[in-house]
Amino acid sequence: MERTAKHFRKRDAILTCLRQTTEHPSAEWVYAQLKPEIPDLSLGTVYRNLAFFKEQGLIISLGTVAGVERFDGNTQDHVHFVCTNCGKVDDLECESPMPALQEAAEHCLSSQVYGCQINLTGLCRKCLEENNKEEKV
Amino acid sequence: MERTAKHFRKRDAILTCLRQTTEHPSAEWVYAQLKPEIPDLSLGTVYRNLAFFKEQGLIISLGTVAGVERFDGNTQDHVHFVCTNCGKVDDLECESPMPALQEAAEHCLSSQVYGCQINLTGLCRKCLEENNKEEKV
DNA sequence: CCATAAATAAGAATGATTCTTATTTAAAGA
DNA sequence: TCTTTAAATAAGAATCATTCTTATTTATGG
Repeated sequence: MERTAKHFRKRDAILTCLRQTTEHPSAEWVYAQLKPEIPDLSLGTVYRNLAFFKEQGLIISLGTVAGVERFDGNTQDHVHFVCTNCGKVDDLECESPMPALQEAAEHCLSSQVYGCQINLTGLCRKCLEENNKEEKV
Repeated sequence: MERTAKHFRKRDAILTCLRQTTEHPSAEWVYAQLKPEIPDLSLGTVYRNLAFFKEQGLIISLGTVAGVERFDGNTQDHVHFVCTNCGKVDDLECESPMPALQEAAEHCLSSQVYGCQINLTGLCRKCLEENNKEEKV
């Protein structure tokens, strides 16, 4: 069965959506984003395809933020900053410590490492600024 | 109101349980562990106190493994290895890259970093060995 | 003894995610 | 072109970790 535009339109739209955004979105976010252009899209399809992509290594999961799983279309090793106040996720521009950690884990624990999640948590610039505003009032 | 043995017996038991184990347990695990010695303990109390301890910085969360939040009584910066097959979590004996990452985040994003989760994922030694056994059969 | 506030038990409610069933779609062969 | 087959899907039910609500217990201080 070959890949055709129509058969995989939804699947492709979901992957494209993830690859085009820097939002590190949740399933709901992807659904809300695509629903206007694909009115017969169902949330279950988004969940199913995200799980499929994750299994295929086409996307990665950042883990859950405030109880909701967040995804990233950028599968390159990189570090995330998660604002615990507003839920915003930013990529951090710095070298990933993953290779050294992987070697340590495989050496010390005799395990096999497939992936690495590095999430710094704290307050983003915007939330810090809004905190300061409130304090001044 | 002063802290007395009886009033905080459950709260103390939950914290002690977390500090004594290397299991990186879930709320359910803590509940199952304590229930025999504290028969009138309720699961809600475990959840409530874990949230309280987390807020107080007395414990940390590793994030969710297979949909379940896992906790650690060791609040020192350290790296975790999570087996995606059996759910086991191990501490990694290596220097944490957290300080450098924190500096990068605060410098590049003008954010304020409070915490850091570093989870390597893969297969633990035991699961690797069991995989090999099956392949040989 | 009484008033107050925190901690709790029990179970209901929530909500993200997964599962089930029937339907649609496309591909391949006759 | 018709038929068969397998994947993808929609819709909504089901699951299950977690949170919330209410009434009760507990300890403290007056």
